[in-house]
This record gives sequence, structure tokens and C-alpha cells, in this order.
Amino acid sequence: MSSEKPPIPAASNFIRGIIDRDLAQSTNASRHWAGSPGDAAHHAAGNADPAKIRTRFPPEPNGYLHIGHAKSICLNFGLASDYNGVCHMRFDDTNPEKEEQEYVDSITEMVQWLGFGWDAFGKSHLYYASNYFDFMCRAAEALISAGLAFVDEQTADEMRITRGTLTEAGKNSPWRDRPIAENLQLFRAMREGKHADGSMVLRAKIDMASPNINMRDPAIYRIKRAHHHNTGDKWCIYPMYTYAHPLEDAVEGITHSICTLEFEDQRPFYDWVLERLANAGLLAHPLPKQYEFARLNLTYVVLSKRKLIQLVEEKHVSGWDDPRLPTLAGARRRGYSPEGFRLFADRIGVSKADSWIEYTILEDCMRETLNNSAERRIAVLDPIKLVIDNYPADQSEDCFAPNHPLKPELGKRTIQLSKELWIEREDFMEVPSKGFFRLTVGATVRLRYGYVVKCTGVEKDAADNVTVVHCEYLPDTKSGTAGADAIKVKGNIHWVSTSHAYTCEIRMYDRLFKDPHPGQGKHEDGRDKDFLDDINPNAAHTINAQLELSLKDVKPSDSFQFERHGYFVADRKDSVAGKPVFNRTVTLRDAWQK
RNA sequence: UGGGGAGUCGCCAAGCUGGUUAAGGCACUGGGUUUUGAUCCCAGCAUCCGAAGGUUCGAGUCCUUCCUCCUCAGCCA
Repeated sequence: MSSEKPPIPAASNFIRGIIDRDLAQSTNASRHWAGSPGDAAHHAAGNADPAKIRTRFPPEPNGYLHIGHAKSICLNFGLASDYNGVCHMRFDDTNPEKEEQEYVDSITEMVQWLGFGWDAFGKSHLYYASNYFDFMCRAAEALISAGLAFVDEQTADEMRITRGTLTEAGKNSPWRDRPIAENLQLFRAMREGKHADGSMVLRAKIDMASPNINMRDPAIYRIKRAHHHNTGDKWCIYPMYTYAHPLEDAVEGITHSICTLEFEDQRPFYDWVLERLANAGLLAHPLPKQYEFARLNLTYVVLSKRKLIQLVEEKHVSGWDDPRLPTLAGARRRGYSPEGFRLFADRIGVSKADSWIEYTILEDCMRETLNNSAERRIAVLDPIKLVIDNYPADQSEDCFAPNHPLKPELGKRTIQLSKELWIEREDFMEVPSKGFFRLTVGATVRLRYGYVVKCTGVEKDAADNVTVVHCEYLPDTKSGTAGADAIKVKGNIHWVSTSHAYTCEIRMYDRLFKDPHPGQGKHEDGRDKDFLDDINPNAAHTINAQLELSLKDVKPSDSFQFERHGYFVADRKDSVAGKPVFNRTVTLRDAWQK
């Protein structure tokens, strides 16, 4: 944290523009907040809201969070914190058939992991839509009483047919003009469990000829006998998202309700519900406003819930926290950092234009944050033996390696040098390619933090593979000593002493898909591609590497830079005391390989 | 063919109610520093804003027409 750069002012975006305008015009200044969610009367009894704005992150607890959610989380919580407001953590749990406690636990854990919380102004702001079911029912009755909703007994199929099409108006339901009293009595009967699942729904009465299909008398309550993770078996009717969401926002005093583009068509209904209920006296002005931004698309990644489920269920990955998966749980295991995600969110911005972010942007954000935080260590991933012929066989000596080149205050550690070392196989080339400046017979390189050595020859096996590289060291060139730089070398390779190293399992992860747009386009024979066809079969392989001894006792989730390789994290699940397993988070940039 | 959106450099993305040379980041290119071919530093990188007309002293910003893409017909969210 010591070499923190000055904070970059948050980039301007259209939502900040809206908030700036609202603040300048005091659009929301008259709001009262009673300290807990509630209707107009409840809040009227409270004080002026100390929060300048209220946003919310409203996941349905029916799956695991992924990188796309991280964008929304950073947006909503980030805005709240920048503008001296609050972001409510709210579970949008209106469909009990799909929702489970396991998901609410995992979601809260990951939001906090990303660095956000919901305590503000002395209060926790963790809410459940299901806690508003009583109010939602009362609001439904208010709509019925105002002649704005009716109980429809058409089947789902009939409703679909009478809804019309994109270009043709729908037809009114035969039940549309029921007397108010009958609607009220039927709705209460629905609620009391006197009607079968699916036998009737409560519908808003708007306009079956609306060019916006969402305004053609949308369903707002359905009968569904299902156990709810929060309310148990209390209810047998549940509100639809489109009706419930504006109420959740209003009851919580949300000022800016930010969602993704596909809800744009829904906004007229969002406003319709709120305005009618304000007229009925249940809700107070100013009402929440919905704004929409473009969801994240990332190259080489799939983010749709359906596809992620398929990857897990068909066992293409090991589980929801497989380090190759773009779930937050997977990314955390992979070693991706919360800081990196926040940087990523800032960097990609927020707009309404559909866009594909290049995956390298995310990787670079991780490199950038990890470069700052991760201590350096030495690991030889693909070992070949290097023998220093003029070094005594029974000798070893201390070499000193800084733990972090940018943070001298983190000190140095000692590494043992001896006659036999492991070096990286690719650091030796018998026939060097153009521009190669590491080891080759006759060449001189520095053993990082040690001596300059000159390559003298190799040993080979029967198949002509190099098995051992020989060299001689130049005694006056030890790092840190006076004459160390007398001999200039371009190459600088890492190493670990064979008698001061240990063998460790490392999982070398790579991108899960080999195509930037998995599943898009066609095969050569003209068939449509499936996203599974683009899976990269080499996205994970395990190696046994030679690591410096200090890498033996590390804590799960500790991240390191293995010098000249990349960032690696001790797996949080499979590491045990004294025997860590490392996951490759991301490689270092490599201008040479290009 | 209806409704709702979006189109500014390879990828993102600022550009308020029209006003000198169209921010910034990533990528890329060149140079410097460097015991990580990493990091870091410096420089370069859209006469042009989906297209064509028009209004104006002046337009990415206003008007007209056109093109492309996304999205909506769950008792899902």
C-alpha cells in the first residue's frame, strides 16, 4: 500500500451526469428516511434522509455471481460511496422455485470480498424483497380498488395468444371488466390458497393495444405453492419482478435504480406502478427513477447463467469455483484481486453502447494490482540442471533477493547457491534464435542475485536431448559486491539450488475458450457453432516445479510473483500447511515472445 | 413491418444547453531506465465523430433522410 498512486478522479459517465444534475437541482432532497423500508406514512415520520443518493445491488439468489456482476456491484456501491450515499444490498427473491439460501450466502460473501459493505449511517442495509410481500399485496389491492388491476382466469396459453404480436395489438381478456369488488374478493381468495396454481393471475389493467408489449396488461401476481427460502410457506402467491421491483425501490427510498439495457422497455411500467401507488397515497414523491446501462461482454468468456450452469453440470470444469470460470468464486481462487476488479470497472466505464471488452484489459488490471502487492519469489517451472564446474561441490553460499523491487521496506531474503542448480529449460538454446540473449554455449549470463556464468558445454541423452548444461562462474561478479557490474551481461536468468529446493504442484491455467466470441459463427461445414466447441482443452494442466524453500510455508490465498513468469496464488482449497498448491493467476507480459 | 435503445481511433470511452488545434485509458510504434526481455519514464498515434443532405459566421453536438447493430410477444429476473 506504500507506493499507492494518487487517486484518479472517477471518469465521467452518463449516470454520474444524471446524479450531478439531480444533486444540483435538489431533486431528491425532500426525501425522508425512517431508518427502515416502508410506505409513505412510515417514511413521513422519519427525518430527512442523510444519504444523498440511494442505489441498490439487487441480485436474485438463484446462482453465483460472475465478472459481469462485478461491474454492477462496483457501479452501484462505488456511486453510493462517491456521492455520500448508500447502496442497499437487496435480494430480489420473488420466485421461490429458483432461489436458495446457499446463493444468498455466496453472494453476500463475494460482494464483501470485492471490498464493499452495506453498513452506513449506523445501519445495515441488507434487505430482502420477500420482506415486502405484505406491502406488495396491499399495493395490489389499492390498484384493484382504483380499477387498475383485475383477476384473469385465462390460461397461460390463452394469455400468450391474446397478447398480440410485435406488430399487432392484443385483445382484451374476457375477465378484464369484472367488478372491483369481485376482483378484490378473488385476489384475496388467491392469497388464501383457495385456487389452484396457475388457475388465475392478477393483471394490471393498462392497454392491450400498447406498442410496448410490456404494457399490455402485464401479470403482477401468480399463484405458486412453493417453499420460500426466507418466508417459508407463508405465501402461495408471489409478485412478478416487473411489479415488485419498483415497489422494492420505492419502499427503500432508492433514488437511482440502475439496471441493464434489457429492462429499458420495462421502464414505462416501472413508472406506471409507482405513479398509481403514489396517487393512492401509498408511496411518497420523489419516486425512484430507473436508468439502464450496457451489461459487460468479455472476449474469450461466457457470462450467461445458462452457459455457466452447463459448464458446471456437464463437468467441463470442476465446480462453481473452478479457477478457469468467470465466476467471482473462480476468479478469487485463480488469484484475481478485488483491487484489480475495481480498477477494471473504472477502466471500462459505463455507457449504453453494446460493447465487447478485450480480455487483456482484465488481465492487465490484475497484473497492475498484483505487481504492486505481490512479493517476488523464485520458481523453476520446467527444470533442467545447470552445473557450475568451477564451484566446490561441498559448498553453498547466501545470496540476497529483495522481496519487492518497488518496496525496499519489505526487505530481502536469502537464497542458497551451490554447484548444482535448476534453471529454466527455455533459458538455454543449443542453437539460439535471432535476438536470444540467454544461455548458449560460449554465452555469458547472470544468475539473478548470484554470479555471472559462462556456458561451457552440455550433456545429451541418446535421443540428442540436452540433459545437463555446464558453466563456469566468474568469482568477482557476485550481486551486491563491489565488482559485480564490471562485466555487463544482457541475460539474467533465475535459478534454484537443487539441494535447496522442493518439488511443488502448480496448476497452469489459461483461458477457458480459444475463440474471442465463444459459440459465435459457424464451423467450416456451415454448422452453427456451440460455445462448447470453443473450449480450450489446454486451459488447465498441472506441473511439478522446483521452488525456493521460502515458498513452502505460505498461507492459502497468498499471491506471489514468480520472477520472470507471472503471478501465482496458493490455492485456497487444496493448499495444506507446509504443502501449498499454486495456481497461475496470469503471466507477466512478454515482449520477447511476441 | 410495431415499440424501445445504440453507432466518436484496433478495444473501451469523455465530449454540459453548437464556438479556437475531438479528453483519457488499454493496445500499438519509437526512445530511455532497469540484475525480472517485467515494472517505470518520455514521445508518437482520429483534419475526423455510421452515411448523405441541410440550418448556421461556426456542428460530433440542431434538422431531414438513410444504413447497421442490440432489445421486447415468461403466470423468469
